[in-house]
Amino acid sequence: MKVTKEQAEQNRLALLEAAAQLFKQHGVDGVGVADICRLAGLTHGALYKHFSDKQDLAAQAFSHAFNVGHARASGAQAGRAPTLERYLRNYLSPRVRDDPADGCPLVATACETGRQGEGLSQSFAAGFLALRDGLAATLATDGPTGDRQALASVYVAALVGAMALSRGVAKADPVLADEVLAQVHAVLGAWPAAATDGE
Amino acid sequence: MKVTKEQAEQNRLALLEAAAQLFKQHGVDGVGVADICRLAGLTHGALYKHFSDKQDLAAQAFSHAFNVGHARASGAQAGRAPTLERYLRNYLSPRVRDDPADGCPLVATACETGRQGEGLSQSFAAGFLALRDGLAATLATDGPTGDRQALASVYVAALVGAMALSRGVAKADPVLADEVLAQVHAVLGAWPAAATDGE
DNA sequence: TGTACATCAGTGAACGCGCGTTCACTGATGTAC
DNA sequence: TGTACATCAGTGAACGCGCGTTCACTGATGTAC
Repeated sequence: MKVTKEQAEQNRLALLEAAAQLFKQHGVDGVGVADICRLAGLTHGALYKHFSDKQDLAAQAFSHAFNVGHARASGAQAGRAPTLERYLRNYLSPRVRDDPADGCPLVATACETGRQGEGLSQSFAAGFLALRDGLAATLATDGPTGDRQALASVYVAALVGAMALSRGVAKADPVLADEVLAQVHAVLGAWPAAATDGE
Repeated sequence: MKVTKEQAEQNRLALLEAAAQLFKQHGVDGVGVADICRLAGLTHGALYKHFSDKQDLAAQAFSHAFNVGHARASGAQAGRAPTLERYLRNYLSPRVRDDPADGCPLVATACETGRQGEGLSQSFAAGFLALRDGLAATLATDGPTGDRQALASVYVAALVGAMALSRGVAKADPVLADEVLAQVHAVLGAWPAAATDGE
């Protein structure tokens, strides 16, 4: 049965939301399209009216999730740029570690993006650049190499890596998992680059 | 048909090697047990004479791959401890990025370990601790928080994160992928903690 | 050393199941007149 | 505004396929005598 344009667009968004949540929780390879459609309240056939295939859905869901999260994180009060401390708190929280669906898609899909299609890689690269730029703007000084962008790359890498490591060890050693997040938070917040940070 | 004890042990190692290689390339969820057994030169039934299930194989293959790689990286000449620069070169090389089978299992499975069983998480945690200790021993000074272990955690997180990010953007933007590795290499090698490094 | 036989690593057919994708069909929407 | 009808988002059965695991069987190994 046909459906109003507004309803169709709403269904498309529901598919994106459901896909983003499940992909972040279980990985692209760990979720079936039927699960996604069920969570969105549709049957699996409908998916192919909005997306060409699972890879296309993954790429668009990544962009959607990143943009939503980025807007929420960096613009609670519009125009007020977030501080470095705010980035560290958002990224390195144990709550987010234990609930990947709430976290950044950059962390959730970092290791498997290389194994997926080029579309997802493009969304991933755009997300990385946006996060790196956002972080660079919060840094008080240039890094040891006199290159603020390079320093921001290190910060993004450390944030993503710390969360991935924390999640990886969590089942075997929850104490270590918390320790890693706390250590990286403390060190990244205390570097000279952050010393003159306003907050 | 039965087989000599030596042959059986050799087959077990072949399964571990094949599993490590394929898991690193395609992820645990991205490889079938039949593929692993085929690469090891056996049929899929044989696997269950050596490992209780796929999760058990994943956990043991991780430990095997990590120990082999760690020994090779840190002990080419036995007793000679590797320098920080050596760690950076090993971990952040574009060659390893393009051939995950040759790389560290910590990077390859970081993001998906949280979704797998507790056995893999235990192997993963042991690998993380070993790498963190190895790196801590190469650092010339404590970090800004006066805690050398915390600084080593940041280094491991940055190495793992940088490689994951580089692999993620590689398909969409190969130049950016190389840039990230070079930037992280430069910054981590130039921190005060590395300033008095011997090499 | 020679023989009889229990052991068990490896084989390959079979299991039930879920995968991604296709497609003929449905029927409310939205448009042309 | 009222009517006829083309559009197309959504449905659900069906496709071929590969998944992880089980199990009856094979036959060389390795041991007990």
